[in-house]
Amino acid sequence: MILPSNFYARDTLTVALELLGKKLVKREPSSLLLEGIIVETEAYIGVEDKACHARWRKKETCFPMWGPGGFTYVYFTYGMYHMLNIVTEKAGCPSAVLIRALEPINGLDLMFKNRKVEKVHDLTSGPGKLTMAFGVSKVHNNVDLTKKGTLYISEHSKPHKFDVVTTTRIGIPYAEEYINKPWRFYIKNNKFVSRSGLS
DNA sequence: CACTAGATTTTCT
DNA sequence: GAAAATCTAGTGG
Repeated sequence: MILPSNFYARDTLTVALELLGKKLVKREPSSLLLEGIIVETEAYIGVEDKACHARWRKKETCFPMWGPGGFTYVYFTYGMYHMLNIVTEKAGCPSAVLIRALEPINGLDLMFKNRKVEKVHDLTSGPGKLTMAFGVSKVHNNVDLTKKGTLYISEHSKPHKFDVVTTTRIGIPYAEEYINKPWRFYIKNNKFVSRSGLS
């Protein structure tokens, strides 16, 4: 059920695409499981990519990206938001997939408590929102997702077919020619995709 | 629904 | 000191 390390040790765009529809699980101290389906991802690939942290962050800050695939890289930005990334490829190839949105399927009560919002739609429909709902922070940096610990990713127990939309990444106006790379993927017509909530 | 401004703090282009 | 892989609340149509 849990995705093995060879799932992550591949081309980043392939992993970003195939992570759609997979299930992110966080186990609370109380044994409660928070679960959500990944519905939106973005790829950040190597030191060439001007939007990728590996290009300009110090290695001490983004060290998980330089390690092997299947680990998390959690980054804190805008003074108040955490971003959850999944490291891909082999050790030495700094690349990762940013999880931008989830469709919550279990543990909704706790997510509402964490987020203090009224609508299910606002729970996890953005990279900063989902980390708040799941209670993900720097503590979860460099966590092994292939082991059944507090955080892992598995196949969806009830997979269904969906169409994938490929588009450009968001929030990286400084990335010059990399702004227009089609490295963002999301599930078509899914209500939880950020900035595209069709009624 | 579209657009704008303000929040808030880690990190160093 | 400036910028940052964002969000929310506010205004106006």
